[in-house]
Amino acid sequence: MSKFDEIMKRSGYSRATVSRVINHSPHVSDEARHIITNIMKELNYIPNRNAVSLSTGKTKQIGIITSTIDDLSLTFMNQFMETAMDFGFQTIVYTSRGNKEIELQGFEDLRSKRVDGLLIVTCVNDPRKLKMYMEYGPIVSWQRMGNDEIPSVAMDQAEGYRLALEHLESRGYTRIANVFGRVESLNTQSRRQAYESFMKSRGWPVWAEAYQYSVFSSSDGEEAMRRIAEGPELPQAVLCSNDYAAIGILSEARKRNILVPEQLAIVGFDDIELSRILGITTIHNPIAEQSTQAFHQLWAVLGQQELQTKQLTYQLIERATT
Amino acid sequence: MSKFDEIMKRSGYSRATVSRVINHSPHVSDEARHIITNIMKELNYIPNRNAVSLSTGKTKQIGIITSTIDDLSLTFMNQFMETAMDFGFQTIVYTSRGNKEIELQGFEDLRSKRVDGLLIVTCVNDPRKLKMYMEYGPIVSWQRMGNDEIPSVAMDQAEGYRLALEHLESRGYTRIANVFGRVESLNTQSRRQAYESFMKSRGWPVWAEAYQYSVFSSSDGEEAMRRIAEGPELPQAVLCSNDYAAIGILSEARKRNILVPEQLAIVGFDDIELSRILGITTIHNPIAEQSTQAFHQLWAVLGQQELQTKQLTYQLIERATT
DNA sequence: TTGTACGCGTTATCAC
DNA sequence: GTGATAACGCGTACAA
Repeated sequence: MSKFDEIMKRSGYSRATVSRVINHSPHVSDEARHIITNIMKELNYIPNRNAVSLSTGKTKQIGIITSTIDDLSLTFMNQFMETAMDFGFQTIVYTSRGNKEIELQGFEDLRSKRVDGLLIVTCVNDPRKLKMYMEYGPIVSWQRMGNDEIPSVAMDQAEGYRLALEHLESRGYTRIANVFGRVESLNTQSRRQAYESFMKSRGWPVWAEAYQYSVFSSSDGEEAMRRIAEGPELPQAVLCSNDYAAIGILSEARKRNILVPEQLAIVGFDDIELSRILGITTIHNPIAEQSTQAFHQLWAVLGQQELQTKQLTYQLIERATT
Repeated sequence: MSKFDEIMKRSGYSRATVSRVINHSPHVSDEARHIITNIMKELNYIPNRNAVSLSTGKTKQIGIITSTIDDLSLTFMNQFMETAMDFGFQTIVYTSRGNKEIELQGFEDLRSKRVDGLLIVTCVNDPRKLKMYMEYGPIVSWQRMGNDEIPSVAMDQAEGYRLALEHLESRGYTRIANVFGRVESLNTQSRRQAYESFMKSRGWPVWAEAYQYSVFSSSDGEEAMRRIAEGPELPQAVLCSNDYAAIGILSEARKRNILVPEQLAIVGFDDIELSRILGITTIHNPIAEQSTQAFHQLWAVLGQQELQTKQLTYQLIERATT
């Protein structure tokens, strides 16, 4: 006999009344509540979540899809998990490592009702394929998914990139190299476009030969710096895909005795903790705020309650590398 | 009507046979299997996890308790999650941020059968209080819990510390400062003891006045370096609580134009990716391997199957800071 | 305010 | 190999 039944038996009350006390329904007499509550404590009772979930159809769990957990996505995820917890939700992280099958399991878990909703941080499956899962529960993405099939909380990075460009302009740098992330990502497209239209507007040459792609980590940054140093001409400044890349570039530049920022200015992106420590000029990306908005969007469906959203902006953080 | 019932109806087979096909039981005729499988595909059927969990009493979910997610614990957790996934387990992370109530919720979720087992990365509640939860499912810890009430996969860090000390000895450094983590942690105790007995064995002075505690992050490291620099006498070498602290110390030392390692040698601990990039001498800590062993210990109970464990060792990684 | 009766979707134990 | 039937632990219309 389950503890629930034991409570019924000992208290003499029905299943419904016991359930009401458990769920803090107001429609219970003080006496009943008192008696049942006491027995619950005696028995050290705690509801079985699976039974509750089966009955209600809700698990109060949200899945987080990500291909890999780097510090950046971690910032986003941490904030999300905290917000979710404030609303009574636990989170399950699906780290696909770029494996489509594994990633898909997260989506299947939405179908199988293991989770009530999904947050996509980064994903590798085709959005068109993923779209069909939206009928099983709310899905929101950080990464922009294209075509707005799946809603995204990402900001257009062109805006942030322009801040960096204007800053470099004010410093008098015109020969600017770009180090990007994924070639085909929407963010890269935005940034590249921002760079090119900015340069054209100033009448400066667009340095497309110097574009580098797939630079994510500090190691990637080191390698990128090697290519830059071995190129025909050193740029005056480098715009980096993110702060990690900037760290690698800075580190490798120092090894080669290239003075920063005298010979080479460096601008990161995102404004992680380490870039403060290492004194890297960067663009502050309001990641935590985007994360909160991501949960709010899910909550709009799960809690059937709209929450206000505020407009977010990038910000230039001036430090020692420019 | 549920899809399960729909399958029963359309196929003409009973609930039991349908269940057998779903679970790949061998005791089904090829014909039945064929028919039922086809209908399942037609209906795009997927089992409801809550129903399965309620019936079996297992969720195939494991909780991970941690007070905060830094890069180090992330390494451990990532490896654990991957191993768990290989065994068909999902993980739920409980980030307590040092809040005992929140942390306790993870343990309560073991009671309520939301998770089948628990991994403790770091925890703030009293182990004596936590011990009682072991009756609800297997628990294993990374952090040493004292008294071995809850099993731990941690290694004695004294061994690693000695490697660092011997290395410093070979370099001729005898005036050695120590920067520790939590004052009362078993790791700190081990390290302090390793240092003191090593110094005594060599007949060198134990520099206890220079002990610093609660140094975890790079920021903490920066501050620690400030205190060191402003102290009466600069040490020849610093042993750090971890690589992050080492980064902060290195960074701050450079700002103060203290030559590393000529004026000050630095040894980190753990061997994270960044310490390779930044050229920090450190002690390699086989974290991923410990993580795998942690899951294996849980699996010994959950899968009722013992897995072999191998002895793990620390290793000195010599780089530019010594 | 309380109780009855049923539903949630699946597994498990028996028989046959 | 197959099929009733119970069990898992709880929520919830609906009626009283």
